Amino acid sequence: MSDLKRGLSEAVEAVFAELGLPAELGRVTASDRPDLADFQSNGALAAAKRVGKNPREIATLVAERLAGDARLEAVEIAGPGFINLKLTDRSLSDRAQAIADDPRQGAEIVAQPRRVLIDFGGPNVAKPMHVGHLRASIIGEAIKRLYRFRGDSVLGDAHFGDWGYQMGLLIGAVMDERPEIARLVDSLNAGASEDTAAFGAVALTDLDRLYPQAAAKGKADTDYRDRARKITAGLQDRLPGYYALWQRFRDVTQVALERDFHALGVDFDLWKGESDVEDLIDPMVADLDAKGLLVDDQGARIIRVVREGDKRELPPLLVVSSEGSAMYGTTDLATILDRKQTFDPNLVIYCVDQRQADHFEIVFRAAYLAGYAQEGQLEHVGFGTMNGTDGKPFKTREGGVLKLNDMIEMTRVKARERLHEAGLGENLAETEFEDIASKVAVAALKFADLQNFRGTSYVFDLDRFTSFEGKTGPYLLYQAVRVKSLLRRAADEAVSSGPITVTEPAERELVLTLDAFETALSEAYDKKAPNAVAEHAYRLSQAFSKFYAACPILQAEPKVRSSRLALAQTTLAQLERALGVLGITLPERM
RNA sequence: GCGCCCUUAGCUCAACCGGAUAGAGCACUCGCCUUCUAAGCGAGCGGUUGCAGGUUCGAGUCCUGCAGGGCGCGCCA
Repeated sequence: MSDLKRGLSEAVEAVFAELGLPAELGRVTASDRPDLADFQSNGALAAAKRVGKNPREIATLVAERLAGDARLEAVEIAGPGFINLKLTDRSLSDRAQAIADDPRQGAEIVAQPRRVLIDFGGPNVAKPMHVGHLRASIIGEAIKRLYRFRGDSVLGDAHFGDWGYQMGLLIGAVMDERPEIARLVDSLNAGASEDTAAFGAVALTDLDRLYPQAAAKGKADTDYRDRARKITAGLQDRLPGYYALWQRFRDVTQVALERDFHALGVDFDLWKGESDVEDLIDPMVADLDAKGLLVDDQGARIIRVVREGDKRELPPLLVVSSEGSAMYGTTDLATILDRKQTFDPNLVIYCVDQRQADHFEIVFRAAYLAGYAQEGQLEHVGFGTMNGTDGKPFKTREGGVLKLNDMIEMTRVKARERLHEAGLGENLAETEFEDIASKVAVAALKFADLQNFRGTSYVFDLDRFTSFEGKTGPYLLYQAVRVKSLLRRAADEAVSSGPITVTEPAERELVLTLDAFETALSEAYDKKAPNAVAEHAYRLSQAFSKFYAACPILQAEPKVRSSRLALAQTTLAQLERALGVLGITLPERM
């Protein structure tokens, strides 16, 4: 059973077609005036324009033909020609029952499932994640879950930054600091077979500490830089010592990063790194050359990507630098090729900072020219920055970059405070309380991010995000947990749910909100905009809260009680599902 | 210099291929707990959607110009 909006759209569209008007104009939307109607169609206005008739006249003809529809209690014309539709309690009850019985809570599956790969997160070897990774992770995870829920085959790929010059820098730095490791590396490089267990002593904290130093030194000191480049070349040639040490870097970083991501409710199907496409680069360059796409320019080899009608000249893709090395765009192009060969995605979504927009445009155009993807199969889904209260990208009080871990811990501390303030969870075991605090913290961070359209930047305000009042993650958890508590009580009292019968205004509103789930999901899906789902979750909570305040459940007479209990169960199921799509999980109690 | 994005209530943000009276939250005022979690609900206050034009029966939404802010612009990623 489709949602009410679509069902009504089909009916009104059919009437438009009967009248010889473009059917698609009959589209029905939720009413802008809930005091007047449940749904509306503005099609008569648009149709009038096209056929040069009076819109009210058309609306009247449409209304007459709709009058027989059993779902409708009233069809009214308002203003210049709006068609207002009001549903019978009966049809709302039926729809509520259908949602209640639906394991997908009223959500549909896309007509044509696709293979979709989502590239997000963007972690790098040796670098702990900082706040800049927060949005990529939160938004990417939500889009991944959304697409998967809608029925696509989805892979999330962390696209690990694990290759290149910075690896050479890091290997050199570690060898300088640890003579025993330097000796082992040299020995392995010379062909000896030795136990590499000693590499286990290298921890992420070492890498994090050494990398900035090495990077700075490489900039200032030519000899140091040359050495790092040499090591990089050696790594690319798979010298055993460098390679084994590099593998340690990669492993130790990935374990730590996966733990951090997991704490945020973010997980990847693939940890494909830049290193994985290394071997594809030479043949790819040859292929690009054979296709006549490569142009020599200032000692480098480039692909020009300008198009007719461009408003400005886009820089070319730099494939091979004048020093003969591959650039990051080259790696991105090879990654597109690799994905085509392994997963053959219909769509690749790059969930990366908006500032990379030009870069992706250039790479995508090159990929289309090379035939590594079809026009439109590659999409950059950019997002704005998370700013401090000064309106600039978020920094610590000292002006440094805040590590993601520290931000999560800060939020968790705040969540504990808030729980204590409210006197919540005091009689719970320590472990459960901690679990709740973590869930509250993650919900606070994620909902604060996802309630905004991804493209706009927003201000980080921990006090606001962790508040239990208002449009926040913690509020939503509270609402959901309140329903769980109600359902537990019902179970204790052996009260069971039954057929849904809608009568009260608050019940009507709740059902109309439940029905809007599909609209929110499809909008979020089409626009890659999880905020539509966040908005729905919040509206659903509000609608339930009104219902909860206006309609006693357990004290009602048996038939009403079982109906309202079913509504509560259905609301919880859909709310949990919506939050699940956003990557927010619920505690049992708080 | 060129290009992209942004500017909506005191603050933080929404707004369904252009539609009725531009919505939420916070803050502020008032009312509601002997009854299912009041972390809640109801009511109120708050707007020339940056400015000026244009298209349209109708513009926050589309077009042009201007102002202010952010970002990007080949050998880092």
